[in-house]
Amino acid sequence: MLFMLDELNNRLFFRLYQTANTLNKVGSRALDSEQVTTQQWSILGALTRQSAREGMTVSELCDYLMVSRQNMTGLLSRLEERGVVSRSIDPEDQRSRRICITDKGQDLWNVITPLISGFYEDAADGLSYDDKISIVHFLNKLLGNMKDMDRRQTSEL
Amino acid sequence: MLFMLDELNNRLFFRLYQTANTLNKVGSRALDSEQVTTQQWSILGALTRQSAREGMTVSELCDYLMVSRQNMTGLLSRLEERGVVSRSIDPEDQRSRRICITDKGQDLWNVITPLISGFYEDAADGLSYDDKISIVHFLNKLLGNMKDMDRRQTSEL
DNA sequence: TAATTTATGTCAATATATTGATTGTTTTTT
DNA sequence: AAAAAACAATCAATATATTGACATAAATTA
Repeated sequence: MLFMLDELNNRLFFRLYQTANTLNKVGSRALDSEQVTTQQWSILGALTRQSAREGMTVSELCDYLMVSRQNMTGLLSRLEERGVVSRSIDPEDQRSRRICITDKGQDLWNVITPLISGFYEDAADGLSYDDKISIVHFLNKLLGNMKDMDRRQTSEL
Repeated sequence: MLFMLDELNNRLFFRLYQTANTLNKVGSRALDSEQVTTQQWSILGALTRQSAREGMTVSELCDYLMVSRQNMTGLLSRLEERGVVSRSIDPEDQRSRRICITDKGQDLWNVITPLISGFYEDAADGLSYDDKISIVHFLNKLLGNMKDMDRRQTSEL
């Protein structure tokens, strides 16, 4: 099947848009029993990494997950209220907050980990190892381009 | 570089999550001068297709763009208030609304089309024709899997 | 050292997105 | 035809996401 160049671009980004919508919906439903959304899952996943044992600042979380500081504030407030993460002032820089996962948060993570694995297996069904490597490669390229555009847009102000 | 299977899945869906976040942010900013978000752009794009010359129902738009009816209602209310789409009762089925793009909406579409093309070119920079075909193929596969999961989840009720 | 700039995080306003509940309309059953 | 079921769209509540405005703390400049 042949496309005009612009039509192919349109198809690509439209599919990306649809896939993103669906990932959010179906992913959140996979964790519905534990009342955890894909966003919350991404934060817990970031905080349970070995390298985050000492916690992460709000800004570090934003850079890692690529969401705005203002959005992160709200996400963290809900997680803190639920008792799965803690916020404390960084002794080395009073502006910063150190975000850590709590014991309760670690318990929650242990519960949702198999659910997440099951979701991955179903959603990636039929894709080979090499396919997945290719997808990651292409997404890295698209993401890199858009991050460059982001930097150009924000520095223009 | 070698990954454990689950780690590769994790990387894949995490990249998809990041790419989706960034697409929304950078894409909306590309149309900032016209105050159009990626969601509004997707609706205008759907309504300007030849096959939508007679308009589309809310449900048809939802199926096409893969968002919920409730979300679509809000999106359309904002677009209608702005005068770029019109809502009218379908004479053949009084339950349905026929959503059409207005002349003002068509004018807006003509203004943003070159901005969208520019965004596509920058965001897909460095990807060959074959690369893009591959990406679309892989996204179709992921999307198909997740739509199957969606159907299973909703029919379980 | 004082003034300015930069950095970090939060609050407010608005747009997007979900599920659940509700109002009409059409279709199907009985 | 009357009752029941299914369908289309909207309203309400909540979570996510953005930008803009703000308060405070740290770093830089003068």
